Amino acid sequence: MKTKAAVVEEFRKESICDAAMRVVARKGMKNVTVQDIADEAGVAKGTVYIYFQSRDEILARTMEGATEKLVEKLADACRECRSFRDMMERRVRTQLQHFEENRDFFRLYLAMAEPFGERRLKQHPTYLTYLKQLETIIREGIERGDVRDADVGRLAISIAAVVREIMLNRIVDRDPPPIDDDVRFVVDFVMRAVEEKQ
Amino acid sequence: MKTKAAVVEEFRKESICDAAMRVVARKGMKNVTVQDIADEAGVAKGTVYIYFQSRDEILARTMEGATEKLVEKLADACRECRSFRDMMERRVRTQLQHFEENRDFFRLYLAMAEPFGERRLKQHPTYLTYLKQLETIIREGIERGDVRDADVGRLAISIAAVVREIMLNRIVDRDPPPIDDDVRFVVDFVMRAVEEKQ
DNA sequence: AACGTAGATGACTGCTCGGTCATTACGACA
DNA sequence: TGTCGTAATGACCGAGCAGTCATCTACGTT
Repeated sequence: MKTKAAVVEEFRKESICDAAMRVVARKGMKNVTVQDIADEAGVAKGTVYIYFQSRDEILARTMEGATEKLVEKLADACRECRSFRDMMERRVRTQLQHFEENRDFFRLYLAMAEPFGERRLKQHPTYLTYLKQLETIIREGIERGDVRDADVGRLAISIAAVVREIMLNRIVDRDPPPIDDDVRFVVDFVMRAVEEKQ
Repeated sequence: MKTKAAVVEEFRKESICDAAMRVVARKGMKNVTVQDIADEAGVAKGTVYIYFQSRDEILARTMEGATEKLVEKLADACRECRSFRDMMERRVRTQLQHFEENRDFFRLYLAMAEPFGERRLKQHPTYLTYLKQLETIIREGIERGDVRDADVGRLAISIAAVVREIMLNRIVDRDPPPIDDDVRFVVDFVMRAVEEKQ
């Protein structure tokens, strides 16, 4: 059983990460100070350092927590889909919706791409999980005959790129088109690209 | 005729921008100090401030100069192509090659995506030019019957996203596949996605 | 109610960096 | 070769921030 202290600790850590997410969403990763996070969380700066070693640790933990949720959600979304098209449809809609409902998270996601060099989004473990999911689905699609036989890795990153870009556009747009329009466009685009020409 | 002073000024500015590009390539945009740039250019920090108003001005100018070149190159590349497929083929190859030959520039390009929020790559004037080019080509394709009739804006950003992602992968890879493989994949992927199903 | 302690606080320190400017080096010209 | 004006220099300043720690607070225990 969890001790009272452990519960409090968990709660504090989560508050701080939540605060960090909101603040990063507003100011970007590089521009966020520990003071900002502390203020947003309603605690003193020193308190933050009780629960985290460093600014970097706060940010890393925040990323981790936030992206894990989405990846799980996506895995759930298409657990019982039977065709590649269904999967794409569900995944894309889930993803767009998730970002829609949670612009803070989206901005955090963008900010994740900021750290320079080899540590970028590309290398982020959760992004890799995301890609792996996609690759598995593609591979199943190939076996099932839904998807043409092509390089799975390249297909996955290309599809991920299209989804991300459309999503980005939705968020930047002052008033984006109905979500269904974008879902339809993406699924259509992707399906044409991956289906065997008949 | 240019005065001697003007020539010197031009030369200095260019040296400083070149230096900035190399340093940004190594350390990322946010982590580069004016001192770094000055050192790389082999001048004192004060000198930099003779030719530029501020750190931001240096970086903005550096971006501008670097990306203009690529966009021109791309415009040239497909000036006399007759089909959409030819255009894509030429553009993609040119783009991948350009980044291949010039990793510094590539890293600069990545770094451009760093500034947070509305000022991102998306909003960068040169990126917009790039998108406009692509949109024009797509529109011509539609008129010609090469390309199915779909939302031109979405098509353009999707295609741009795929090209960028494949390119990114090439650079991150320790030893990337032959350039032709990637060109073929991208052109194939895109053509399937945009062609009318027959 | 008195006490002890874990937990919270925020002033403080040391450091980094953008930008300035008094001083110096250089080269053109007489 | 000496003089003068312009370009270059780098020590310096002030702002901002990560991380520390002496002090305080509030709550559980007796």
